[in-house]
Amino acid sequence: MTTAEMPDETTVTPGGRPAEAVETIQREMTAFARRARASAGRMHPELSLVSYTLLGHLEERDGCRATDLAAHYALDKSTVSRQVSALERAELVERRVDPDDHRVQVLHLTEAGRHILAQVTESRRTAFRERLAGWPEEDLVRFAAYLERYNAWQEAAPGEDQH
Amino acid sequence: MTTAEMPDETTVTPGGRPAEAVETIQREMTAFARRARASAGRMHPELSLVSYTLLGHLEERDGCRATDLAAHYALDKSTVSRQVSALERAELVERRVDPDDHRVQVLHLTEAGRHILAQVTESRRTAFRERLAGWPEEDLVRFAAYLERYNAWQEAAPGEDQH
DNA sequence: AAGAAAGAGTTGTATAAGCCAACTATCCGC
DNA sequence: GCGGATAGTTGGCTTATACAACTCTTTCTT
Repeated sequence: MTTAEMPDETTVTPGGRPAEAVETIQREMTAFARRARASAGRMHPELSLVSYTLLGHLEERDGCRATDLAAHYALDKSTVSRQVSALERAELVERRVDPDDHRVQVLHLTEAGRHILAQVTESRRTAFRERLAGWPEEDLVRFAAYLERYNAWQEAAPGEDQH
Repeated sequence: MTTAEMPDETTVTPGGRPAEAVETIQREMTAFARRARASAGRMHPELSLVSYTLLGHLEERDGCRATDLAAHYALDKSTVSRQVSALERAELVERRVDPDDHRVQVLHLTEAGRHILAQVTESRRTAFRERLAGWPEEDLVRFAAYLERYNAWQEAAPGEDQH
């Protein structure tokens, strides 16, 4: 399964028309998405891709509400509720009832959660670094900026389901 | 929250160190992957992301075996078998027993399959175009090239499960 | 201030997709 | 023609997700 994997044959060479670039971006992002979950599961059986990103978000924000997670990741609140329950059962996160609003539980990483997150991040980082090893620095920086810009789209535009 | 979302606080500005860029790429690709499947399902209830890519592959290759699909997408053959069954039930693909090897069923798109594939491709294309609407042409082309390069990695490197 | 509306979270139920293992049927090598 | 490999199917299980109905708390309206 190491070979090509494109819905259509066009390859955008630098200088291709923008229409082609849009097609390529669509195709490549889709190709990536299709695989990511499967390989992530195989890499880190202890932490699904979703759990990993939820923990990551918690670390980044230093705690947040389940509702925030749901909104941010376009997941149903019930889904988040169950994911969080699992993470709590595994003692990777803890809930603290917000003293100002008793409806709210603020979620925080536990020490164990922080630890596992760091481990998984490290091993993912290794894989990414390997993958990006041959890239010139300038390209890395630009690629990173493009991805951020792409992913930020939804947050600017109102409502409509992204991608 | 269009900006940072990083395990550590660094924001890659053009000129940032490559280590930071690698983190960002990892994070953003992951974020994308997490979302894609869910939103794809909501966009095209009639055709899951997997089904879509299977149909796409069939069109691209002008027919192939279930085993090829499984190998290509790193899916279990049972998963492919059931997906194909569903697609056949929906009359989007048909099976033709290979006259030279009666174990083999060569899968082909039906007219309906071709038609739906075209429709979904078109609507996905529209969404992508919208999303990328404000981008300067040059950036689109470069982004596309980066994605191709990123996804092509596996093809050069031997074996190991990518990403 | 009382009742209505909105918000946060949980639980019940259903579906989809995936894996593994066991199975059938065919083919290939000798 | 027998034994091993290959193609595909099926049964059983798990996980991730959505939607809907529900509880509890807060906020808004009059």
